[in-house]
Amino acid sequence: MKKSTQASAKDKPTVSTSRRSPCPVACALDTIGDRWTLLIVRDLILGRSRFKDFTSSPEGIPTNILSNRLQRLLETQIVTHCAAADGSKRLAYQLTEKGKALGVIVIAMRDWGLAWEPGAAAKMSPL
Amino acid sequence: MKKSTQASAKDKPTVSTSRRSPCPVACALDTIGDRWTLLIVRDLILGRSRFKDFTSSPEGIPTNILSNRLQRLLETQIVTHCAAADGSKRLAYQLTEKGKALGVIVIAMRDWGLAWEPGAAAKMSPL
DNA sequence: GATTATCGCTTGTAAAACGCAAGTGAAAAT
DNA sequence: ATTTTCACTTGCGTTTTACAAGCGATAATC
Repeated sequence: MKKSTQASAKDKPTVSTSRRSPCPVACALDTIGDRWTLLIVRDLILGRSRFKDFTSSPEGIPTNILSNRLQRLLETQIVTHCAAADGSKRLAYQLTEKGKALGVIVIAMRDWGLAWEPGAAAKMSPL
Repeated sequence: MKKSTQASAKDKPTVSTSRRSPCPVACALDTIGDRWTLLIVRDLILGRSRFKDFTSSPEGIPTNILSNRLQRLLETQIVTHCAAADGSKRLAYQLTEKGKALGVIVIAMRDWGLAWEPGAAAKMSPL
């Protein structure tokens, strides 16, 4: 008993529901404003879909952080689970409509990075 | 002596010069990827220019964080000091070209927030 | 011109988040 | 059947954050 698919009381939310203000920019930053989340979205846009795909990106995200961010992205409905492309039982992730809508932000960041950050390489972003 | 305008050895950099990868998205996130920086940029776009202006924004940024982020923004040449509009001796801040170029990212976040974040209010963003 | 208030920070401290390494159980490959 | 890969979780030390208080310099007020 107590082993249902429902969220139990022990499941502490990984995303705080409180917003700092009603400003849409602040709301967006409350959800995606950290150093890792948009890199996962970038990978998803590039067609990567599995845990190990994200860990093998050049930035080297720690697995506990990745796990936490994927859960947040699920909670905020930016990604959903889906079947793996190779038909295996392992899970994969894909962007929802809400998640795909983040594409313009990622593109804007890519463009700004390319234009203003000296270390940025164009070949890294076939977006 | 030792009291020059140069950076002394004691001035520890508030911005790490190391990039996680050459990806322009990652480079952008290394510079502006946190929960506060783009809110300051938003305020600057809205015409606010002084320390107290930023502290009086509805999100209530802590003053030590604000101080740290302003210094980073100066170091990364996203903002510069300028004379206060009222002619007083107090300093003010303004966006550089590099900083103004962040406008499209802020706009993209506003649009996404408005479209997908329930709590976001349109009136908060006369951008 | 003396006092008071405001401004632009800095410092102290506790709590939270982060980053690294190691471990674990289920699935897949051999 | 054994080994390897995968997708995490756990522990733990370090860093960052948030909240409060303090402080010198400027500006306003009496």
